[in-house]
Amino acid sequence: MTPAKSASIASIDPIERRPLHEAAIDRLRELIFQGELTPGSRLNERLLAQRLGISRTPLREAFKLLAAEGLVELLPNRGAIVAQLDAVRIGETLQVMGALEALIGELACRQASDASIDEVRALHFEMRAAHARRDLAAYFRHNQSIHLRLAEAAGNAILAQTYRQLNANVRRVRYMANLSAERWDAAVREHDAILDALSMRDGERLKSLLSEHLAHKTASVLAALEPAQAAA
Amino acid sequence: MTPAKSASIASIDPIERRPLHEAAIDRLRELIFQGELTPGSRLNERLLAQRLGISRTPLREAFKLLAAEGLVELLPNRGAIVAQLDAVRIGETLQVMGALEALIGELACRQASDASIDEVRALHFEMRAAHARRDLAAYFRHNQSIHLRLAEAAGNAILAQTYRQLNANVRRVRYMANLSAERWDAAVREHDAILDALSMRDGERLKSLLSEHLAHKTASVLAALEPAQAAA
DNA sequence: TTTTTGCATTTTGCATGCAAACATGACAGA
DNA sequence: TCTGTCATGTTTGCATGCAAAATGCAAAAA
Repeated sequence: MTPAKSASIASIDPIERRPLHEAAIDRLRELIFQGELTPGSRLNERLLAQRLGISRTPLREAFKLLAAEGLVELLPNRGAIVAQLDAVRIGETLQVMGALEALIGELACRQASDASIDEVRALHFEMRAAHARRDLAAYFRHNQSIHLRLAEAAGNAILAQTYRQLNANVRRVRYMANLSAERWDAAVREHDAILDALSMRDGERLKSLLSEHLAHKTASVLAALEPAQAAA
Repeated sequence: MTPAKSASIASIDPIERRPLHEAAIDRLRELIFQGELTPGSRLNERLLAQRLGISRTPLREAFKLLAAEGLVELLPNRGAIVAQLDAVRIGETLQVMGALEALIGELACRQASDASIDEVRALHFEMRAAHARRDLAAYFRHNQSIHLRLAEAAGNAILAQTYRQLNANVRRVRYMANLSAERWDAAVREHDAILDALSMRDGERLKSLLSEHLAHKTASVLAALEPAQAAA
């Protein structure tokens, strides 16, 4: 193994060979996030399988896994529907995420590598750029990335995975659409403080900043959800 | 609808009709907990399906769901095996459970109904009875029930579900087998204090008691795991 | 009119079949 | 003796078929 060869080997990605049910999950998840599959809409097996170009078997596996994630609801003998956005459920989810963020803040400050903090910083400035451009979609994306990276930076894989899964349920709520300019600016300032605390590895401060940030987010999310509930 | 008729209709339970994949999950979970399916052992589809008296299709669905729970590992194109008990993974899981227990303690004291606290109390004394009899298996069972009931008493369904799922991974470690008598007695005293704090609805104290209790449990679990890791 | 019943159609849940991937082991060549 | 190749049987991944359940609707009964 010459240095040249091992270098080239290292750069080779394994040939992708994903199971169909995983591909189906990714596609469905994306469709649900994008809102192309709306809450409550029925997921006809035959039709969807045909559209995705797969058979019903891997699609049914995808349904069941998405149900475990909370994105889909299974009605016995009556198929699957896109899970409803229930305010109580989402509120509970945010509360659990709060508990996890407390741990994330603590661990990230204690254990994150400088490199991963730098990565969060980079994302932070991308987010600020999006904010400066008033690009809501890009802001939201980078904002999500920051929180997920932070979860990963804590160095606890189970923590990151649990956080990610809960977050997926909240992410469906498009709470940013009617966010006031003031609230948006305030959120950015909160993020400045969060990055600062992380940079200084001040766990206690990061913890309380994240808690406060989440409280505001919870208010926005539930506000975006209540009228929908009332209308339904 | 006469009163007599609606009363008789109301008393009728729906006929139970569970999907086969769910039944399979329950059976496999039980087999994994009981240790009849040991970590790393291969799960042959054809064979297991035959034993369970079902076809491969629902069994494969069960595998994938158990994999999402962390009890089973899927090797692409090479089938499923019972997930290994990895000390790092279990340690991370316990750490996340700690974060959740903090929230559980707080919420349970604030929101639990008196009835659910009474139920925890009842389980507590059943556990003490098992301890008095030195009945390890019964003690373990009641101990598990207490923690799960406490999680439910918090009144947050997502919290309880997340906690339950993480707990399932830890529960596989049979850490009680070589628990010293002193440690066992100490654990019972900790539980006395936990029940007391819950009864008085002292959230802060419950939180710190649960944290301390979990720290000891973590030590026991990891101690039970390390030699196994070294031997392997 | 309103409710109930029966029937045709659709859809799900599960079993089974088939091709591709993998495991095993014998054998040839170094 | 060791390494690599190939043949063979096994196992998985997916597609498809079939029976049971659910749905929709029209006709009959209240």
